[in-house]
Amino acid sequence: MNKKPGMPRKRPKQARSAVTVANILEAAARILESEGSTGYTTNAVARVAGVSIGSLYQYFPTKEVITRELIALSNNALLADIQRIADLTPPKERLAGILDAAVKHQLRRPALARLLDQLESQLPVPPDTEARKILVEIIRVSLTAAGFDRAPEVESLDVIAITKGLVDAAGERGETNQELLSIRVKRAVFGYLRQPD
Amino acid sequence: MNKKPGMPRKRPKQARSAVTVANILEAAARILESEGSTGYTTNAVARVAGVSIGSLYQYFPTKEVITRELIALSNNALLADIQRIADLTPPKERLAGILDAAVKHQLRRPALARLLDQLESQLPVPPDTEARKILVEIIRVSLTAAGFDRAPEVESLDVIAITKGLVDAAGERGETNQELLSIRVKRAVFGYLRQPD
Amino acid sequence: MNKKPGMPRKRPKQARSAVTVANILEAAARILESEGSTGYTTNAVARVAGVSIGSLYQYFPTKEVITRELIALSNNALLADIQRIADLTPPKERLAGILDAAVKHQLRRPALARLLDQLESQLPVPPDTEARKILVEIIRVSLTAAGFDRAPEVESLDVIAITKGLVDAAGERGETNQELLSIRVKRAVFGYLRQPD
Amino acid sequence: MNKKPGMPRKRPKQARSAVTVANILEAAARILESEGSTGYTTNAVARVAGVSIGSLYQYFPTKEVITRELIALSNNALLADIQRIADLTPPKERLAGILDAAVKHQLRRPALARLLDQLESQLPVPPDTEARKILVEIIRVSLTAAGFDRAPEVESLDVIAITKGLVDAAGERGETNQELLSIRVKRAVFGYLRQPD
DNA sequence: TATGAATGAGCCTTCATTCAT
DNA sequence: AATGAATGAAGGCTCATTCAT
Repeated sequence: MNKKPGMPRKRPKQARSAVTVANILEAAARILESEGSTGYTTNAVARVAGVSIGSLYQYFPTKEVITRELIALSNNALLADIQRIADLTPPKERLAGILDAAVKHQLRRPALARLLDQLESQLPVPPDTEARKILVEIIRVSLTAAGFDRAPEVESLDVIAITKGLVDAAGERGETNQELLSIRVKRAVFGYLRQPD
Repeated sequence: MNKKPGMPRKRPKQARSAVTVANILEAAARILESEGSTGYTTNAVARVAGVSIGSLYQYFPTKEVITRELIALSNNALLADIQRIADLTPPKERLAGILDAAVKHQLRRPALARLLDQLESQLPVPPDTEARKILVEIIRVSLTAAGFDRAPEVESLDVIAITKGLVDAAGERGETNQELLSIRVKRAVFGYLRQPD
Repeated sequence: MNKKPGMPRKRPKQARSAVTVANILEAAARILESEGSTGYTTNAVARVAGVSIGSLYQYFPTKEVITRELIALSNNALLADIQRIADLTPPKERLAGILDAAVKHQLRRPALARLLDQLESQLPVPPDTEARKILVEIIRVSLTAAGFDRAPEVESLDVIAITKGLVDAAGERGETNQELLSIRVKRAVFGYLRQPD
Repeated sequence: MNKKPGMPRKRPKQARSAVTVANILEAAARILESEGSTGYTTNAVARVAGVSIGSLYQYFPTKEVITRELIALSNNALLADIQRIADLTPPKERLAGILDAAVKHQLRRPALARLLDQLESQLPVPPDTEARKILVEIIRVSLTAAGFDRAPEVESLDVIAITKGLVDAAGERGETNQELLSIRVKRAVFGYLRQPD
């Protein structure tokens, strides 16, 4: 009936429901971190969440919806951080602040972040691109504000790509020092931006 | 007995079988490109390869082995290209040549390349890292040869990460112009390398 | 995780499931009787049990576990009978009573009994020998109690072997008269025990 | 076409063929001994026999035929031994001689003997009972010749059953001392025969 | 005639999802 | 609303047998 990709089946209206939803999502996240996509089973999620499989399906009509929520949660958290920084930092330091935030974000749960990226790319219908568009836009504006106005459209995408590349690779080899990684990410991004053609 | 991850079950002794093996691998690649991991089924691979499922299993004892073979093939092709360039190009232009080769490689079958990366990260036992080590080593040497001797170990990894980040992102959004992408990758990499701390 | 040979996956908590488990085991038994090992398929068992294949696997993680359970059930039933008789019968008649029980047991479902023996000998890991040990011990004690103390260890094994030999052969040729068979088994066993070297 | 149970596809007419047939049968026997029914595969048999699978099927139209040949071979060997003994031994010692021969036979390749019994019982169509009938007849005659004329028909079957029971059990627990086993078998058989009702 | 590549029915098992209680 | 038993499509893989070379 309403089996198309979509929002969670019901919006939690009571405190208990909100908790249940949160439990389910956190359980999914933990499973992904500990077992990878292999162990990511609706039954496993329900079990770890301390909920019956029936209840799980009362809140999420589809496994895919759980995945989408997880992705959205992660994206929104990052976006909020970045948004806040963009609002509070003077133009010239803004990009650096954003990069710091991105590194910090990805390093919180590196395995999870990588897996969510994978799952996202496997979704039949690419998810709500809204968050992504906003992110790109914030970067673009920050670039311009900092005087990098050579080709902000492309460069904002590249900045994201470079950052993701470095951060993912770091996560994969278990690097966890935020400081050092942050420095190198900034070097790569600003190097790219300042480099003449 | 011989069920450990490893090489194909049977080394083709007749022309016919060599063709079959090639067909199977190509079929697997095509399915990954067209359907993604979802459609990547041994039965589907066999069907697309124009082979019976039994034949497939005569050459590959496990689906995982097909995946590994696909990964190895891709890695080796890239490595061969890079190796050749490293041997033929003067030190100062070497890194640029390698980057060009990498971009070219990834752009040949962008979707496939990305999926293989994913599948590789999902393998129970990480595959033969030999190829990767050689790649890193070649980059490291090229860095030193070009005078980038600040921290070759880390920087060689970062060069790879930056390149992969940019190239994957390009592939994801369907960018196919090798020229333009190559330029930006080089800008990113050399920018990173030249940027003072 | 819990994939080692062992007990059923889930202890039935509701009446419904207890019935389902029983149905599955009885279905397995019936199939073995009517089709032999050839038709003994998890799908067939599920079908005959009037259960979906998924349900079957909710209670038995492996086909092997079904087999083990079947064997254990049969062994335990026999053992219980024998135990009871051993407890209630005066020493001199004890062995005869046990032999009667054994004949009766094997003749209830002769084909099944024979197939379970076969399946048992094919199990990768020989099953819980506990039941067998108890059986041997009971026989041994009964022998001694009846004054057969020549070599109780060996003779108890031989008593079992003789009985099984006769009973299996009878089952194979369709002999079903418990009385007659019982008499001959006792003749064989007591003849063996009384015969001088 | 002629896919019904039957004789080997072609009677070996040349020395080479006879050797091949023998190789195949011996390979089958060895596999059964070393791997049990699990490893008993036509391809495995061919490999161990040093013959291509195609050749195997040239001599045996069906796996079942291989099994039948194996069973027949074993039966005939035993029968020949027994026949010879029956012909050479005076009536009163005849039965004892036969039992010795039976024990000896079963102890030559105990695992194989047991597996062949199993396979025989699994055959869709019970095999050529000729050998069995002759065996029973020989025993029956020996019984009568030795003065055991209470009920030779039934007793001959029971003698066989008792012997098989003891010998199989011995084989299963690894007993290999022919002497000792032979003594116990004779004790059981003669005990049974001499025991009054 | 020998070879071995090819075939495909069928087996065991998983897991997203439904539904009776 | 919660529970968890039940469902069944689908996937990986085996092995007896066939057939082109």
